[in-house]
Amino acid sequence: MRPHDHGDCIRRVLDEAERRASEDKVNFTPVRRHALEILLESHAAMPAYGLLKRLDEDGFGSQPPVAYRALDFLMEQGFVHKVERLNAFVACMYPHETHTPAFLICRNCRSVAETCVSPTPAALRQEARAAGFAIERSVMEAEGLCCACAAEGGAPCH
Amino acid sequence: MRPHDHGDCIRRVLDEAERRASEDKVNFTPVRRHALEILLESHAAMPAYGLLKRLDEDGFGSQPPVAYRALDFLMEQGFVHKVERLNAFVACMYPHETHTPAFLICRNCRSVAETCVSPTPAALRQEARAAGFAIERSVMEAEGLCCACAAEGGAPCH
DNA sequence: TGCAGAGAATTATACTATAACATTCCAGGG
DNA sequence: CCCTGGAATGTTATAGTATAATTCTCTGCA
Repeated sequence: MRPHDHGDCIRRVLDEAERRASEDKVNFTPVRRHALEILLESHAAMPAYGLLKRLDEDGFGSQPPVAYRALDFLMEQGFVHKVERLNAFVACMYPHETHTPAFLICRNCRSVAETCVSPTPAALRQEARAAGFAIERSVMEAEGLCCACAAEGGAPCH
Repeated sequence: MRPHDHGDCIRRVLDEAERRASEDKVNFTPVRRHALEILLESHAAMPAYGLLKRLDEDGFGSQPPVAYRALDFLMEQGFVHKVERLNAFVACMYPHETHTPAFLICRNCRSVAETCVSPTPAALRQEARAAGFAIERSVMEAEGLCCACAAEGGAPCH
């Protein structure tokens, strides 16, 4: 993960989400908003029960559905993606556009860089067409070593 | 999934796995081999506990590690892939080449078509390079409707 | 013989996710 | 004003996925 003004990063995404929610007339309730805020705190993927713990500490309830319902909403709206490889969740860095998310997942520090790939890569689209398969959504997940961890020879980077 | 001679399909992959295993001097034990056979029975993804149930019925033991150890081995060897989206496993249809697997996952019948994409798509490779990220492996997973299920208007296809 | 390493067995537990049903709250129509 | 329907939330229970930790057994080999 490159150094950046993370406060700015949070504000930008949160504002955009706020705007989109009111525009789409969906109900951006406190628990949903707070879940997004928590996920925005870092670019690492957070497991559902990690989010739940945070929500509980902040008084939003301690039962699994609290977290999963918030996550379902945020994913429907495209504000959050699930990183299947980690069974964990990250805030979307490009909430303003529909896209096929592609993740660069550091196996060492679990940081997740979301890169914005075109709707669906041509090669895959073509394979799908040949097979008569109708793609509705797709993801790409790459695992490896992020810049910082590689520099430290694989040691933890935080 | 297109119609095909599935018996032939199984034999081809199993032979190849056998060959590769003896070539690499890895221990293709009965439980490992049988796990692969079970996964080869269909092109649908099978959950770990489904595999475990089958292994148990066939006398290989009933505890989770039985299935997970076999799966770990088979994945290391590249004979099996995990479909992260489904938390389930499929036999690799291209065990003879290293590749970035790409899956077309039917949300209706759970069939999984593995298509063989080049090592790592150019767009992603380039993004990774720009971020200083070293990709070690990657997957692509697309969800949608397979040919058969689309034809039936979304009804089950088996 | 004795030791090392792989594989397997066994037990327990941690983590992830959803089902099912009750309750609350609010907006819109009668 | 009531009541009704939908969305959100609360609550309890359970299903499903995965790994840790320890011990055992077999085999090859010094």
